[in-house]
Amino acid sequence: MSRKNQTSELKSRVMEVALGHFSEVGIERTNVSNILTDAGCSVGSLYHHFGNKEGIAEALFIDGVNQFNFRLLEALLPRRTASTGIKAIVIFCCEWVTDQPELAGFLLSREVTLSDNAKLELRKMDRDFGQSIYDWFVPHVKSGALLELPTSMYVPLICGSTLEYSRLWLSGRNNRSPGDVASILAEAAWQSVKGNL
Amino acid sequence: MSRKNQTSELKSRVMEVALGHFSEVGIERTNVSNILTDAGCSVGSLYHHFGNKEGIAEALFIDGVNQFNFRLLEALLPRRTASTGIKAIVIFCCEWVTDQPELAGFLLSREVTLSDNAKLELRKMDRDFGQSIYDWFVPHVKSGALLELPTSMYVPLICGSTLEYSRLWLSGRNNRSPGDVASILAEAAWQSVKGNL
DNA sequence: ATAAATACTAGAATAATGTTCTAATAAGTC
DNA sequence: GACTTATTAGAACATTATTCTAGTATTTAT
Repeated sequence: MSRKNQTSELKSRVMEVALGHFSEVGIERTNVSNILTDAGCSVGSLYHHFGNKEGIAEALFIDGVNQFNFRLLEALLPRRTASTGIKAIVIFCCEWVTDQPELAGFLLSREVTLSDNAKLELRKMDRDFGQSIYDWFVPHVKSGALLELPTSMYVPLICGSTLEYSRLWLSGRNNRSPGDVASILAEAAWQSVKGNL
Repeated sequence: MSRKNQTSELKSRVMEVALGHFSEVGIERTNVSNILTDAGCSVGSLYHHFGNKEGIAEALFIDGVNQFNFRLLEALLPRRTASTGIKAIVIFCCEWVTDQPELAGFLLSREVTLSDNAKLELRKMDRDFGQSIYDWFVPHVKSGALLELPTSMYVPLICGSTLEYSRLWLSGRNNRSPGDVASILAEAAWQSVKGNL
């Protein structure tokens, strides 16, 4: 095997193992040494590739957001009406959380404190994503199908309930998964942002 | 000064100082030694009173939830209609977050990992609180003024958007405080749980 | 094909920091 | 006033993330 492959395999092995530990006991309480043994990695390699423990978390975070954004766009962009679009967003979130609870819990936990570098990278990624989302929204707001609101309010209004429900489910405090109640959450989100026309 | 007073003053001084550090850099990244010097407390005293660093966080958390619950009931219970009650909850949350951003940010950060003891205490507190809330809701659900939903969905639907918006604001990513947009959030919450009658 | 440069691995040593422990002190109680 | 208990103090300790130096393998350039 080429070095490139070996390396990227080691990195993903570390990340996979780390995600397991992080989502089980949190970043702070997972020992680097546990990650090392579980992933079959040496101290030197780990710090060479990730810089420090937070570096692993950052890599996981950025990967996760990337994957989420990409798939969300796939779910949203084909929708032609405001109603189906908004509901598609919510339903997608519900399914995504239900399908990969570990990653979702990690992203929602807000444990990661991003370095300035990571923040920049994330902002760069978010720019394209945000623009695509924006472009989808504009005509529906203009037509009056969606309420006209301060930009920063759309995400909370559309996804807030779902995210809050997801956190509750991920913490083990209720049985029904977000996927099970997706249609209720979708309808509620739609009611809260639909326009008066 | 009596010892009791001295002690409780020391404890609240430690908690106040700790909250400042926690909300600025998170629990993990605040040094115990910084808390000690800033609060004028010795290692022995701190560990005598709080057990460990997490113990301070737990105490802050429990205090905060208690205060929040108590005041929320004051805002909700006098309301006679479903609409005014739901909106009162949301508006109260917005104001509470806006008025004490440090404490709110700390509670919303989900950084605290509660010990089994603290979980028990919290559950005990939540029982009375939950019952009062429940009693307020029942008649409105029965009358059809509120949607009938799985119990665990009311909090996310009513408060989810507000909490998500609050997190955004607390992280410094928008100008308008929750208090500034409370009426929008309240109306949205109401739209998402109002019944069909 | 060989040499030079680079990327990567290894693990012992280090440093930072949360926590324990023993002794001393002060307050409350009988 | 003696005794018990709660509290304070800070040096010693233990844990654990990280650094550092040296060595090895892989790629690149000539």
